[in-house]
Amino acid sequence: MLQLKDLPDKEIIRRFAERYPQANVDAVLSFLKVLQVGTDLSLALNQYLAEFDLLQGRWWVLILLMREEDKRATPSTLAEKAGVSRATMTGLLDGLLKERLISREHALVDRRQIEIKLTQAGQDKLDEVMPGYYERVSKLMATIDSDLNQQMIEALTILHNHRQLFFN
Amino acid sequence: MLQLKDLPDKEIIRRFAERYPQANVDAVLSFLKVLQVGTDLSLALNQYLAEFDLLQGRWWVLILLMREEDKRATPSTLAEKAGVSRATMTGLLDGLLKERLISREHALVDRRQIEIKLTQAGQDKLDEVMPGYYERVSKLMATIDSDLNQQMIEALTILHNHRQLFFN
DNA sequence: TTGACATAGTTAGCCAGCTAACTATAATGG
DNA sequence: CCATTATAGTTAGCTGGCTAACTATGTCAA
Repeated sequence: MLQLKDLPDKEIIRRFAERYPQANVDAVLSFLKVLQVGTDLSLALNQYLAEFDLLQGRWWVLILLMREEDKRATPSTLAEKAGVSRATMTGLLDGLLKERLISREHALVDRRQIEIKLTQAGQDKLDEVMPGYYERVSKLMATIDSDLNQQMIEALTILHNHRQLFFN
Repeated sequence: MLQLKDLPDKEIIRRFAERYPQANVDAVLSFLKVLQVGTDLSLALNQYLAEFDLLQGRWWVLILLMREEDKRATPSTLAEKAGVSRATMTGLLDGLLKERLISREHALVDRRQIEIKLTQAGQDKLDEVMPGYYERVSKLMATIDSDLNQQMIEALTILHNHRQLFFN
């Protein structure tokens, strides 16, 4: 994902709109802004997680496991919830296993399945990472007042729900 | 970047907040929403560009070149504006050169520099891609009313400007 | 003028995504 | 009951990011 350090200003978009009359200046600006800020925050998050030898993928797996009552899940459901392929999940779990943050066991009911479980070391890792993560998120989001925040969420939710408009 | 198909609901975050009192439910929800929608739109854009054998990186280089009066730039400035390393830019330019969408010439003034120029084929490619891109962006953004759009941009701009709050 | 430092671009090698192809196991319907 | 189809997980090989190390050229100050 690009960082888009140099977003076009209205003037540049207007120049493009002369050649491409389909261009709507405000629409393009907001679209690019969403992409830009998404990348910003994603990079910032990765940078924080890297201090703990984690990246978004492996960190999110730990969180998904911690959400479960019994701290267990199968690779397939984890892949589905994280939005990555099962192949990628295999790789993420390999990494987590190497650091003993999770364990792998054959499931009893269905012998095709593997049960992934958050280990104590995995829980300890989260206990290290999460407080600083929540602090940073709180500090960052406190720069927007509560009403504006609600409106932003509303707008983003609408975009999320209509994202398939891009695929026609 | 993760797709975060399964965002936590307020109940889950509240459970986490019992263990991690730093957690602010609304802050976490907005933060993740920005990440999620950024990824959504990025994936959707890539999917559209892939129809034209482009991806965000190479597409953005073509746009940056088209913005220039003389359709020229050096790899360094392109890397800076696109927010990628110079090494990555070398790779992107290699790809574009192979399809003859740009040309490379040694600069006259400074013999370390290379001048990259948008070719006619490159301009033709943009003329193919951009109308559909602008149409899709317009259609998508039209789902948010204008006031809400302004508020979203305002909020995102504040977040962008404070992103370094994540690095302490 | 020349030694030290800075800058432009490339190369090599790493990493985390992906798809496609594979094995093993389970479910199902004729 | 067994042939077909579906599902779980892994492997191999591709891609586009990255950093670090390198070459070539330029700049500047003693």
